[in-house]
Amino acid sequence: MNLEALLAGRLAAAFAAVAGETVDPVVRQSQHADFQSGAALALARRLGRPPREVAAEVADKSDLAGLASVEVSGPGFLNLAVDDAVLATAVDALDDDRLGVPPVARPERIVIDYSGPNAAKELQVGHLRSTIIGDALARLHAWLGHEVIRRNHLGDWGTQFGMLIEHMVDLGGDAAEHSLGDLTDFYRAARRKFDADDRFRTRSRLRVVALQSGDELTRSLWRRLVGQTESTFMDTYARLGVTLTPADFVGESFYQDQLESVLSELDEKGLLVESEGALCVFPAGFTGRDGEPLPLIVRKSDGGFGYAATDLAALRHRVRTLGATRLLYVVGAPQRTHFRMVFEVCRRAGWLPPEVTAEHIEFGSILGADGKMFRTRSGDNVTLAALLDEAVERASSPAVGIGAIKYADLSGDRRSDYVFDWDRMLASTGNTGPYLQYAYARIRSIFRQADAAEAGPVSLGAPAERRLALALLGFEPAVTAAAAHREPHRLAVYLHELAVAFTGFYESCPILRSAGPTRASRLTLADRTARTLAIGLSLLGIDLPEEM
RNA sequence: GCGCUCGUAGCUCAGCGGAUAGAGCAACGGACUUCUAAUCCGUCGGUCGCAGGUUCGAAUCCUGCCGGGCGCGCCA
Repeated sequence: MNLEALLAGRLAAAFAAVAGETVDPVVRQSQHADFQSGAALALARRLGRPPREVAAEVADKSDLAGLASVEVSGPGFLNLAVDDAVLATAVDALDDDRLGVPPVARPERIVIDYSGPNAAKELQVGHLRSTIIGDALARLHAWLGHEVIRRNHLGDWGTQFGMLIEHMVDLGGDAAEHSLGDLTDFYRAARRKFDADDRFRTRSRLRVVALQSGDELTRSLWRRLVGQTESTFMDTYARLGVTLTPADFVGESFYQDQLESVLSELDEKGLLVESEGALCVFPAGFTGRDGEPLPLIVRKSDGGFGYAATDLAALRHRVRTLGATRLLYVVGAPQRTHFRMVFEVCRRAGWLPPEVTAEHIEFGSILGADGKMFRTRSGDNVTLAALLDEAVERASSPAVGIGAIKYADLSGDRRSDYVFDWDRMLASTGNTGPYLQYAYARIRSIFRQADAAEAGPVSLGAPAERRLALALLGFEPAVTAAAAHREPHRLAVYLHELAVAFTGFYESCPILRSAGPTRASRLTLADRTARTLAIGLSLLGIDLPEEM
């Protein structure tokens, strides 16, 4: 149920009659009424007539019978008050698992690239936002009826693997296996040797060559290393409630045998330019430090392929082979220029046809209390595993602790940086995970004391009941807006508003202590709130405890 | 230097072309023999960085300036 769309549809005819052309009534929520339309103000100028006069004529010609009442207000707004009976019936109808939201008419095949940690390392706080935001977007779009293909673009290839594999060889089979249990230590030990020992460095370089040329022993060690880290990633994803599966792990290594053809196709299109020994594409409109054209380096001067080549291959593969109609890259804002260049090059290469859209879903950084990048006191990166441990400890509940972290991340505009603050995110009041979970837990408590079958038709008496009904009907616009803008916080903020409306209702309208039709109606309102919170938070990837 | 981005209440943030700019925290004052008070109600608090411009109307769009962040060739 989308009241805004319903009202806009009715008003559109009146606007068209007055304007002589199609006018978007821009129906929105308002403090002055249930909804308002400000379209008459803009229209009045075009018609050269007084705004209030235009608004009055639109109101007069509007057929809102059985839906709402309208009046002209202020400089020329149309204030809309939805009939109580309409609200009540609409809330009654929210009893299915989609809350009346139909699947999209034209499903797209959307590849969402998110998380993307480096194999042989642990998941860090630096991966948190991509993982959480990407997963929320995946859930949202899938729920709306799109075909979502998740892609975890692991850093599982590159020169550092020579060093790591050589270190495995040095340790020998069992010791290596054991050592991989702590990847941070394993990586550091390899790094130390690499920095200190010339001979080890030489062996590492040779090992890279062996890996690239497909040496069987080297490959099997590499597979073990990557496999081990993938399983630790899965452990953390499971704790975080992230929907990535091993089948979604398609790392950089997957594209290695496609890089030569990326190069040759670019060459055929005449896009490839040699510069300082490297093979580059110079997309128009990108300049560097001295105003000189900025290159996207496809093949480095040493003959190796860089990350840009892999990104190009991945994009081409996702469109050409996977058949994606939309590509979402959930990657931090600092890589904006890089992605703009990649997209531009792919457009010119014909890999990104006009009907396919590629979007960089950028996000800001997580800051510590000092306003700088979030780190441990000693300046190290914080591992996700440690962060989750602390969350569970502080909240003494996995659902609450981890939900708090995720909600804190998803409740603000993703483009903004935010300060990581345990006290604020775990607060039981305010725009927080625990506040929403608490509202839900209170409803569950009610239904442990009442039979769900007692719920009956909604009738709206008290102002708080009406406010809650209106809030419940705001779900569809919120979900739609969150998906359209790829901004999960639009849904999060809505859910908080719903919880606030519910709490107000809960405080002023006794449910179990009421009787008859009132009790039946209030139980339905509570039930619909619980459903909406449950579905809404599930779309954000946040669990709801039955009790708190 | 060039480019991108952000600057809203003491703090953390919504709002991003419409009516007196909204929440939460903090501060202060109230509400628990009452369905979970992990809550609620009230008060206090803002020249929406500054200056111009466009517009009937600007926190919202444009330009300049100030301040913060990020990016600018072989790392991803």
